[in-house]
Amino acid sequence: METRVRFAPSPTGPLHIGGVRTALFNYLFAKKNNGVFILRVEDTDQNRYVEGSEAYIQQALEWSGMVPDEGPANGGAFGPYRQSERKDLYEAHIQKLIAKGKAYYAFDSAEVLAEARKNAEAQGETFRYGAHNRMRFSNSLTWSEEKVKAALEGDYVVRLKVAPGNTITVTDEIRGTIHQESDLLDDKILMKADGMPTYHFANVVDDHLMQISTVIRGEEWLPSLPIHQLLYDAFGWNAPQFMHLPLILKPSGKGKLSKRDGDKEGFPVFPLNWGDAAVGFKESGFLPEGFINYLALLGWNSGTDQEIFSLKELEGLFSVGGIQKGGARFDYEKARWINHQHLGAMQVEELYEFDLIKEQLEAVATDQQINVLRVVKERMATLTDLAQEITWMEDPQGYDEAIVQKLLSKGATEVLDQIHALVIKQTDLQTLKETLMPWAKENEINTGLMMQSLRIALVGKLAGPDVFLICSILGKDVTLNRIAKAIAFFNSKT
RNA sequence: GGCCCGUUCGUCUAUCGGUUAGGACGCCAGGUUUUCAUCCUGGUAAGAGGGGUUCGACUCCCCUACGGGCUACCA
Repeated sequence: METRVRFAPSPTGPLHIGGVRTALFNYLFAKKNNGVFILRVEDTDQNRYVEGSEAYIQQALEWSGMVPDEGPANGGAFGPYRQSERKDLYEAHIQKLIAKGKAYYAFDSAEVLAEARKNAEAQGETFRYGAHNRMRFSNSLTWSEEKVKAALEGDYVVRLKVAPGNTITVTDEIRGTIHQESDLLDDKILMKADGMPTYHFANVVDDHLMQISTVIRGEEWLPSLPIHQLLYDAFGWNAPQFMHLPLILKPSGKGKLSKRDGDKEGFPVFPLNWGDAAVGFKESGFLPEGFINYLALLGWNSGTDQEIFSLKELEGLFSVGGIQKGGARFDYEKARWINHQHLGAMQVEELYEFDLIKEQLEAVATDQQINVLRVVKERMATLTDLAQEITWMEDPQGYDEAIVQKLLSKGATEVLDQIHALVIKQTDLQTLKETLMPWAKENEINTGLMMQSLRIALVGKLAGPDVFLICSILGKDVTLNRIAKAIAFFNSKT
């Protein structure tokens, strides 16, 4: 059988990285098995629908390198791929279930149900609408045919008729066999009063009609798997394979990763920016492959010591056996390290093509931009680190006082005076090192003193790339100017 | 509360009954770079607890604890 998997998000806002990870595992499983990766938009809740989220999802997948084979954007033989456009299909299928006696109409008002729920809770019990009490409610099981017919003109829902006294057995490819007593299950609502299906119903119908072979989704769906199994059984369909992925947890503390964690700790939780409301990995300077590589390692491992993978490599290596059962804590430091590895494997010329890089290089003369980038490339973990690594392009805003005092006591001013004179005579700053090092040796000037004085003069602090590299990029005029300024400052301190 | 799932270094993980319990991030130390970062080398650190099964359990079973999820006319 052909492998067909789907990623089925709801357009309720930007896609959380947990969703991206689910998409990734679906994508990798499809590629590994020469299968088809489908995007299906589950927009059955009109109240939670957020304009623009579908486009966001599509863009996030494309940026990550996971272009759906079928979906709302590019179509396919099993469309439509938006559930809101499949209402006729759900209507036809719910009629089949009703005709088979596997589902029934219910007319209970929200108030009645809320009341029943409250009473149950007061007795320390969970309210269930099921075999033990369904005959006490307003539905097509308790009402006469005429009454039902009349009521169908108004609001109604359709519920699944769960048979009591059974043990339902389901299989998760990652966790094995799971049993569930049907007595503990709800007569789940399948069709809502607004004519839209609920997740459970739409999901099963669509997965069947779209010939999905393997359902890969988050662990939060595991408790409803028995309901889904019952639906497949009710239709007389074979259920697909199921895999439930472990959740991504907060870096520390309790619970699953949320947007708040990112805001608080200063890291992205979404692939792309969502207006001003959410910060994306892309805009935070991550390479798509670095981002994807980290996500792949959250809940999966290759079984080898290798940790740095390209998307293509992952496609070939992915295995269900490598999927973890327990939740994985999000670790931004490791994500940065992985991105750093991918950055390191890139050519400067490639890196230079990124808009994020170009933006940060705007203040630098065009013919120097790539040289500057080359000098600081290995110091960056993310693309946005560039700005803080090239502050030495600007004149120093001040000098590290403690270092200046120390250098002063060793005669830094005199040394800088002489360096200044040497730089004036220097025609090519590329070879400044070949001038200064021998000079220092001949005149018995401590190399450390020379280097540190020069660095402080140029940058203001003891950090940054090689001093001579800085000089050659800065050029003769700027170098001389900064040295002169530093000498003036040093003199003012004595 | 009920139901379901889970539990190896601080974190991500390897181990599929017999290992000095391995790797990576982080952290610490040393080296390279007369700076910082990178890079290289080394170090630090783990089987939740209690019962079984077995010649032998991190590995299989049970209980407890802890963690997570679900418990909507949301997905």
